[in-house]
Amino acid sequence: MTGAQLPGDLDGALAARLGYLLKNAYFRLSERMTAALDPYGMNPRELGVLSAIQAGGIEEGGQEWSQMELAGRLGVDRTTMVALIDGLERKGLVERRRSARDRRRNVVLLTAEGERCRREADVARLQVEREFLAPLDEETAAVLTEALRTLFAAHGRVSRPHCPPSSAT
Amino acid sequence: MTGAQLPGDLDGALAARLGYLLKNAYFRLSERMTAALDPYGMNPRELGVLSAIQAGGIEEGGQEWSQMELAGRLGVDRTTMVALIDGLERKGLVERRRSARDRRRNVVLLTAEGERCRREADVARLQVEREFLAPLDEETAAVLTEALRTLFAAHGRVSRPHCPPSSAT
DNA sequence: CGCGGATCGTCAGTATCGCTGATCGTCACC
DNA sequence: GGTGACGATCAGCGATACTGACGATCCGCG
Repeated sequence: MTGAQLPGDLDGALAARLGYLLKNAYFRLSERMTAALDPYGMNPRELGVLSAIQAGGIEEGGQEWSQMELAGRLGVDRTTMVALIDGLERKGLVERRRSARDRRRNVVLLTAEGERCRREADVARLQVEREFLAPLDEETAAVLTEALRTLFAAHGRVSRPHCPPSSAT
Repeated sequence: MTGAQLPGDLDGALAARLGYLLKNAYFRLSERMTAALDPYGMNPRELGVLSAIQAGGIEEGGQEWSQMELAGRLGVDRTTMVALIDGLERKGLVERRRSARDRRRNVVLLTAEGERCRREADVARLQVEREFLAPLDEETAAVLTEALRTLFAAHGRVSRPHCPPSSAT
């Protein structure tokens, strides 16, 4: 979070811009999420890491993920993931373990404490999401998230399909 | 734009997270917008400034805005606005003018070139927004933007109404 | 008229963040 | 057994936005 850079006075014309609407929604939610996760000693991104690890752990019975795979899943740089795991490890929430089959890889595991924290924090996350969407009626909220999912599926991958208009200056 | 930090492989569990969905939507749109605006020699934020100036210029017949007011409207810091205007002025799109009534204030005006550029770039912006929403049917797209507007109205202003759960560690 | 507090624009310094490039150990292939 | 590719790590860089200070100006008060 960069902080208070969104005083939110952009009424009128600006509110018509999809970019501003998305940016605001994203930043506002991030603010709240960060605040709500603070008591658990983590931030949204860290919770994301924990969830990704756990998702691997249950999925197809025990898949383990390396730092790089986690980085890929979460969309962060591999070098950023190093620091991220460092922090989580320092807090005792995860554990690095050299993969037996490929000793270059660091398999990242949830500790018992990490799994407990993850579960509790995830409740808080859901709560924040619910509160955030509270101004919308249920139907609308459902359409919103479904629409975002559709957009994600459509634009999710990095792509450079665009040749912007010609008239360069 | 921070760049390629969103490889977009977060299928499954992660796609259920509102934060990731919003972040992705925002970043993807930003990418495209940035690319589309590049030929006009500006970025989304700069177009925002031009639009805000113009919105002031037409609204109630000729309201003029200072750097600070623009900063407030766009949700950027006043010091950031300085550099932003610097850039636009260098490109000849805007003009700083000392306010006659309050010589501390810099009134920012669109040049003829600036207004021309703004209009053209705005067409590109609309085009990008349309393309971005293309995966949704019209009805859904309308609900999405309306929902975002509602959320903006509800959460838009900086507020600290939350006392996150108690169980701090 | 002159003073003091407040506001606006500006700038320099700082903190944060993510990426680039290089290094070290390891694997895989010939 | 040697060579090229890959995973994790680290140092350094560039971008970005904020903090704090400063000069100019306005406003209210005596």
